[in-house]
Amino acid sequence: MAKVDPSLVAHLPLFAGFTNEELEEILREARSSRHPKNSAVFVQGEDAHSFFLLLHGHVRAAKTTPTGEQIVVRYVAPGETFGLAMAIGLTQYPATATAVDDSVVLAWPTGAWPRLVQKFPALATNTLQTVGTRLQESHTRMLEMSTQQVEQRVAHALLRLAKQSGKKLDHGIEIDFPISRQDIAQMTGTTLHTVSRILSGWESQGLVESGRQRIILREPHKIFVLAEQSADSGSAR
Amino acid sequence: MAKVDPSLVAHLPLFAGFTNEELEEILREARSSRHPKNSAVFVQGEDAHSFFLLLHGHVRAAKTTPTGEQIVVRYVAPGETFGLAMAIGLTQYPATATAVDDSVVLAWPTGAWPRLVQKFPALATNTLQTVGTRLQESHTRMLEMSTQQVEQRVAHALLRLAKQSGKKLDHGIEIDFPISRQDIAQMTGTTLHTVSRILSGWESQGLVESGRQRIILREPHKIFVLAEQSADSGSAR
DNA sequence: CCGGCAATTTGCGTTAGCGCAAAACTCGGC
DNA sequence: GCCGAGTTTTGCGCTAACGCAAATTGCCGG
Repeated sequence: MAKVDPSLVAHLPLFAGFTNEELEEILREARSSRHPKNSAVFVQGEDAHSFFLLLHGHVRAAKTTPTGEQIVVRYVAPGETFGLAMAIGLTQYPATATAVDDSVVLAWPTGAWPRLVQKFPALATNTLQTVGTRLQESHTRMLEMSTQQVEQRVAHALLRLAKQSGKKLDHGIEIDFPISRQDIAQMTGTTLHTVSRILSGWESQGLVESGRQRIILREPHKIFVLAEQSADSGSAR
Repeated sequence: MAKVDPSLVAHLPLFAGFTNEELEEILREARSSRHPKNSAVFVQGEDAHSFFLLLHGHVRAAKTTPTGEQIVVRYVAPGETFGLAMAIGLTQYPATATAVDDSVVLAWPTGAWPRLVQKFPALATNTLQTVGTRLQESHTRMLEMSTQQVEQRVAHALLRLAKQSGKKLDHGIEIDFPISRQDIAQMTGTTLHTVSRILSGWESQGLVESGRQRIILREPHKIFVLAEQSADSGSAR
């Protein structure tokens, strides 16, 4: 619940072009809270009482069908917003947000949004950009799911995670939060079994090193090549 | 190039809450143009010179991979905006827009957007809502592609098209623009062969009636049931 | 009215990846 | 240091859907 230093968030896309005074006014309306690993920040279907900015940790946004199948919509990294339901005209959260690591978030009550946007129109245009970017990413994932085989999709998913939340090592890049085979399966539209087989294969070729909820890309470039190469012996769909 | 009557567009979500005077000012900056069937309004990768509002006809937005595979991102119906690249921070179109019927569009030069938004902040919030809605739809499609079989996905796709652009008939609903098996395949992540087989099956059961680039849902309710039913004998992914 | 092209249909062999099952491993907690 | 739950690995059979090929149909333009 401590006050947040404006200088800590001034560089974020959401707040591009804001003065420190304006930021303070905006931040005054927010409450920060901690969420221990594996706890839900909000649940799909729940009333959208707040929208959020992730300060520390990592949050998984997942969508569930009535019959219980899930997909991981995205992983939220520090500095990113999530739970923007009301900004896009929803009254309930369309997905469940779960902290995959001990996390700290900043939460604004839904009711503050119209007021803030009215006073600071740049909030709307900035948010429009980030939502637009997410829409692009979503289309790209759809394209991959339609046209690529599982191995390529997994490669792309890992490269994206490495880019977003990779920790550089002496030799390789480590995904900087706990992620299971099941999670990757739900990001790529396959099963944990298939992901496990693929990673085992890569591991024996020295491309990755992995363990329980932990993945290190040892040969990012080779994985990149894998991701790009279309399944030979096939033609365009 | 004729002037557009504000009252014709006042009811659109994009212009919610605008007065006739404001609308006239906004419309003054736009040019209308005709696009014959099968001509491109803009091409993926091209410089985003304009953004658009569809007045008449239907436009298909499709994304292509470097290797030539395509997916249909969406069909644009009259009253909807498209080509919003710049609003979301892109300088080039991320997809190709093709008129599938003789179409009339309203086009604003990209440069007008910042000015319009600055003067009419509601444009940004309205656009944020529509982009947000599209993001939801995109996530829903991803969920379907991950968890459902082809037949269910095709059923969902047709129901969506019927809802958006369906013409009510005495007995059934007709998709009100030319659409091929190939198009449906590219909406659902499958092949035209599989779509053809599925539609043939449905036709022999009297669920649909279809021909060259033409589909009529004769039993929308039964198709709805088909769409919802999970492949039995299976379990959650 | 006819020719030709594009869309559609359908058959058939192939296979990537699923689904199920069981074993092995890891780690946190007691 | 041991126990137990959750995660990962791996084997095996199966099938939904693809990929290829060929025939058929419907439509537009001349």
